Amino acid sequence: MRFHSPAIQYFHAVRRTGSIRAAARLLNVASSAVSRQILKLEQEVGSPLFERNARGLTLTTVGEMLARHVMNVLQDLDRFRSDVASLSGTWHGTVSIACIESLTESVLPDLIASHRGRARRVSFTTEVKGSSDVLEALSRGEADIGIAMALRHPPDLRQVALKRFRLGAVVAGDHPLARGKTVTLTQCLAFPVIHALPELSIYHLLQPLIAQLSETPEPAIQANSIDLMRELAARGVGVAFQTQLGIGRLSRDSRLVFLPLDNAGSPVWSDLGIYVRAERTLPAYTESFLQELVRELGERERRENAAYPQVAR
Amino acid sequence: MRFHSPAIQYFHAVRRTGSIRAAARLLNVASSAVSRQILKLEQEVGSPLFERNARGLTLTTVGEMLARHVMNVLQDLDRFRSDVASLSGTWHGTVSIACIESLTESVLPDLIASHRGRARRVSFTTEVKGSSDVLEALSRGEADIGIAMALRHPPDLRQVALKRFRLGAVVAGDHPLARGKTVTLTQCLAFPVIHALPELSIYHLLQPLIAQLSETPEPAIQANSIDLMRELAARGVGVAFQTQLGIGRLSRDSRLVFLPLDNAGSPVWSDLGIYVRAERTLPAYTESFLQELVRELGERERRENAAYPQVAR
DNA sequence: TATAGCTGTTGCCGAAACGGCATCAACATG
DNA sequence: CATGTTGATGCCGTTTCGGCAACAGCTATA
Repeated sequence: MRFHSPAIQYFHAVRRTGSIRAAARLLNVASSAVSRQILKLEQEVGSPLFERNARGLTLTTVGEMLARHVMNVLQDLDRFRSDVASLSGTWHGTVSIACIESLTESVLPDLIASHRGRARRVSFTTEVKGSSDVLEALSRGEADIGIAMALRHPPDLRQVALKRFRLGAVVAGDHPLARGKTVTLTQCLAFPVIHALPELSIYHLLQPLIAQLSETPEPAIQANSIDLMRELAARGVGVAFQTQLGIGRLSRDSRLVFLPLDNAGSPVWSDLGIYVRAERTLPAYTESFLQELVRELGERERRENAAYPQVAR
Repeated sequence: MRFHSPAIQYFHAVRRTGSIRAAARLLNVASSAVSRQILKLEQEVGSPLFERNARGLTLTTVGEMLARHVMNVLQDLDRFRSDVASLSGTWHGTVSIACIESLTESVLPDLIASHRGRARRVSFTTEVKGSSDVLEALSRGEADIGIAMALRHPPDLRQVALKRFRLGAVVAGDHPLARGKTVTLTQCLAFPVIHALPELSIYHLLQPLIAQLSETPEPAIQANSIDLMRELAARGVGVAFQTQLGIGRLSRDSRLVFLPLDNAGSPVWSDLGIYVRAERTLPAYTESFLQELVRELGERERRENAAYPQVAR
């Protein structure tokens, strides 16, 4: 089912690989064929699409415009294919997800497992990145669904849902703080703290609050892995900060305790956004999974708010 | 700039004309070429796209799916072209509008004239239809912007804006009713009435109300042209019904008087919707005109509500 | 500084795709 | 039944495409 000019797919491959020869290898054709199609495209558009650097090709402004068009075409072709397939009863394809680390502990594995149980023919590709990288991957068409901290998102993305979860302190079960129900930042800073590095968005949530306190904190550990921070907290090394999303299983063992953070009487929220490319209609199987994802995150948000009642948003 | 497989454009032409030979004439190619491209497409999709009737071709279900994809591709190609053009300072293209008759008296001509004054290179195509035909033309990709009574719209359309205007009676300046400020349906039915035929949406707005009154109305005139109805009212033939949008110039001559309709103490609203295809990004020049259109209709809605104050929606 | 390895481009040539012409059978209309 | 129109097909010249090999330009390494 390849009724689009080869030039389209060649251009797409060159854009992704940044090189004509690499694209040719990817497409199993001669590099000369790819080169010629690109030259022909540039001639028809009337403007160069790539800047030829000595070490590969970079998109020009016009090239980026064409890339956007080509992405729209290829993604919509994908949707068309899935529509035709689902008409004849077949229901298969690959859902590609880019998300931040908080989801990997329980939300995503639970969802994917349950979805695969019902729709065996749907495959998944997931890539864990930082929040801004998630949005970028989405923009570049390298993922279908993105889950990231709800920062300002570029206009070519659409925020499908926005769920907020309470940021809290995570400590071992025998930690002194574990006796309380909630905890303030000042209380935490009395103990060794496991800080997030700036590449994690938790850093940007907490740093302004810590700066306000202007206390000299205890010598602390810094890390860029939520997983690592959690495991450190479980070993009693110190107090880590994150949402409850990431500590589902461990807290069930009561090795870890989650204590909602209290900042001058009000909770500290961590906003999670679900994103898709705006100029796009998702294939049916992707849309279906997206609905489940939104529902599940909404459910967790609801459950958590019930567990730690507080003034609502 | 034709970097899409000829099959795409041939298919599009065949879908629009409903005939291979007609499409061939339209494209200035031999009919055999068109026929073969369609056959090739069907072979690659793995399913027939058209039903061959003796007198032309009709889309199958799969064919309609492909039509949707092809429309997305071609419309997005248009947008890409306009993006490239606007990059080099050129700003031209054609805005295609489908709308109901109410707009033709002043809203649309005013807007188009003023827009053309500023952007000389933008052309316009406008087609006046019934409300449901407007939506259908939009769905089929025969227009970029649709203005129609806000009925339930198909999911492939997006309602950009919803403006409501008061339905009123339109009578000549020397009509007995013209002395009042507003008017009830019962008052109107005491005089000869110019009724809208069912093909006009005014019919569907008024019919339920008239049915409630269950009075035997005066022998009336029926028409399917808002223009004609207005001119009849201006000649004192009877009472016509429409929104104030359509009587701008004539009422300035005080040949016509607009009297907001009062139904059991509350106004009768006529909802006007502005629509575009959902799966689509508009070219810059079309988007620009769309913004002006929404702004202008919002302005008229505001002015009118100020002129005839009433409980807001 | 010479060499090896990479890049994109180009000339040449066979293969595949495309389009035009004439023709066919099927069907509708008069 | 005759006529006109429909889409499909065989034949053939033209165009396009892709593979091979060679080229110039550049970088990194020895």
